[in-house]
Amino acid sequence: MSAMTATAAAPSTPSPALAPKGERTRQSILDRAVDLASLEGLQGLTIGRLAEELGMSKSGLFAHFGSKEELQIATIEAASQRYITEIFTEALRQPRGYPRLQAICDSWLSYIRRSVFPGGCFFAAASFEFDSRPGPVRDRVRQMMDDWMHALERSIRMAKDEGHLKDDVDPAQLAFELNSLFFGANFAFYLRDDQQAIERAERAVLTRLQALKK
Amino acid sequence: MSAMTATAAAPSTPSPALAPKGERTRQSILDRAVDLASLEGLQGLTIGRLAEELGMSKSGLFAHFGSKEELQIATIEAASQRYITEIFTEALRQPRGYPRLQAICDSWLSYIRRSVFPGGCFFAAASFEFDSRPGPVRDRVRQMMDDWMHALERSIRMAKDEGHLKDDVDPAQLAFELNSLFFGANFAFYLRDDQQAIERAERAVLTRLQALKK
DNA sequence: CCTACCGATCGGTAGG
DNA sequence: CCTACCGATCGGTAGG
Repeated sequence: MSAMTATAAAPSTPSPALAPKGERTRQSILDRAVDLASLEGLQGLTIGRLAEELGMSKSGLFAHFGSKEELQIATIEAASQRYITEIFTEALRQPRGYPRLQAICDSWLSYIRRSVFPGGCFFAAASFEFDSRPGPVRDRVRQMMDDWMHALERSIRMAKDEGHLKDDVDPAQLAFELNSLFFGANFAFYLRDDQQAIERAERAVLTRLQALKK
Repeated sequence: MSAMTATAAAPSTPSPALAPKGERTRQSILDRAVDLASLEGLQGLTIGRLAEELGMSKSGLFAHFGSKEELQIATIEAASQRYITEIFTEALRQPRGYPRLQAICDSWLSYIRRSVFPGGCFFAAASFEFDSRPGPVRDRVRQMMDDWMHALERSIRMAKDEGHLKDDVDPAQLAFELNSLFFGANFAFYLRDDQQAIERAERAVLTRLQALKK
């Protein structure tokens, strides 16, 4: 069962002061690791640099993970939590069907505009960084993106079930198109500094959804 | 004047045997560098690894460029030539307007299906890798992607001028949408191993273009 | 284009 | 969680 099928994202990112201190340290390392990786890449993330930024020794930090690969995977896990919280928490308050689907799209573009990850969407970057690097890190990124696409497809299917979208809408096809527009917005916003990136994506999403409305 | 405004791409990639041998060596280094960078990233490209693959010394290879940054920029230049050749050479044989725009879209998706760069589109990967890493490498990637988007917009404008697309089509908006679908196809094809990625993108492109046809 | 280097940093370990 | 290391590799240089 994937994280994204949970009813809501447990916001475990800001560890409560009650948590064991080892757990709190680990979470503060991962929060920083996520931001750093979004800026420099998941491979560009180095233990030395991360330790320096946190004011601790390399080996002290290293002891929490055991290998760079484990650190990368734990970083992906922490980024997933932030992603799910940002994209779904608000949207799940909307009624299922068209309103919720629309809310997911709005959340996604807002998540880019607000730079939830300082270097742009962690998973868009990780997807393009690891798509041709076989191994456990790629597998984890792929699993996460499969979960995300399935969650998006599910929200489209619900909109069909509620009678909000036409019966001949192909959920996988529409999910592909919406996700493409999201990644395209990330590209235009972060690389091209296109101030109209978000509105262009909004317009394209709206045009597409309106055309499929029942 | 950007490379992409040239009437056709001079295929200087396979250096003729006539070229000075220094030039030939340089080109063979860059051909390999482009492939390696598409697999491991432009930052993951290392002089030692590249030299080893080519059976030459690090310093011998290094002498051609002077710094890693210069190697990265020369690699981007070499990748641009391959990109322009693949996307535009065939398409420029089509009559301007709708047929040529359609041909550019077909070329792009064929370029993904055929893995022209072994690790997927060099520029999609470089865009997400460098969007938050200021410096000359990012500047060169951005310039190349600005050129590409402008070339795509120009082909849309031509289709309007020929009376093939509706007068109210916004070239920058449509270019944004098409490019998003191309990058989305790259994502689905290389990370998700989605065998339907190309046809989904084809379908989305066709649906969008048909809706804007005059 | 080579050999022979340089200091810095990488991931990782020993031992506490 | 630390100090003190390890071998390997990084980008880069000297000198030919």
